[in-house]
Amino acid sequence: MLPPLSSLRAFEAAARHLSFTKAAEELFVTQSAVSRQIRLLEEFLDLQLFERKHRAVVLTAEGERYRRDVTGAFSQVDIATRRLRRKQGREVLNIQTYTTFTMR
Amino acid sequence: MLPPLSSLRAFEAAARHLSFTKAAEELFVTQSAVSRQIRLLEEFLDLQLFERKHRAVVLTAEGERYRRDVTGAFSQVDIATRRLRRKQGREVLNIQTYTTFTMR
DNA sequence: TCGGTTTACGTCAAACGTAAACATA
DNA sequence: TATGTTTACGTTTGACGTAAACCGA
Repeated sequence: MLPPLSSLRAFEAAARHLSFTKAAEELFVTQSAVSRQIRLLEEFLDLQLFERKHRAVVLTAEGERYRRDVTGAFSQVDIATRRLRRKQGREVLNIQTYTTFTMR
Repeated sequence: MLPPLSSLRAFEAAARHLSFTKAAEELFVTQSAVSRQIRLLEEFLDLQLFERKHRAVVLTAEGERYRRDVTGAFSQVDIATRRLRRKQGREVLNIQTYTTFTMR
């Protein structure tokens, strides 16, 4: 009984920020995308996770509980992945080429 | 540092079954799809999760560790979702209509 | 009006299925 | 040969961005 996983990710970020806009920035998508992902999750669960206030969203009681569980699960995956991952996120991009080409 | 989530799901199922074919059946996709999802995850992690044997796959040591963590995380989401979900997976589809229409 | 969320619509890429290739008991 | 995995290729569809609408302080 797993929900759409991408919507779960949007929810987790939005619940942390209590803002779709901030969540969108974190996820490098538009706030529109976050809005739809969360609506999708709410439809899947058939309940509201957020109350929409004016210029703000707040978690419902059910949303708050779900957030705790989801954040825990994601954190577990995150830790396991960091521990395992061999390809450390390099900041540097190495480019090899011929000097003749480089000179142009 | 989260991996592609859909590939994580394929991995979890394949690790449980120790078979891409069985995992595919569980996920209602083709075994080809599972194969590619797992390759994607292995590329993301830059390590092998399975050793490919003839007509079988076995988890590497790293794969085994990862499986435990991932299964735990998924299980946590699963439980939280079941607990919360209002729309219980009904087997029955209720259709309302006017009797005049029904009679046709 | 202003700042955040929602929605309509067209686009794109990730994920898919089919089918063929591959590998080994 | 038979069974499970991999790969090539074309297609589908879920997720997206843009932009407009909406909504209440």
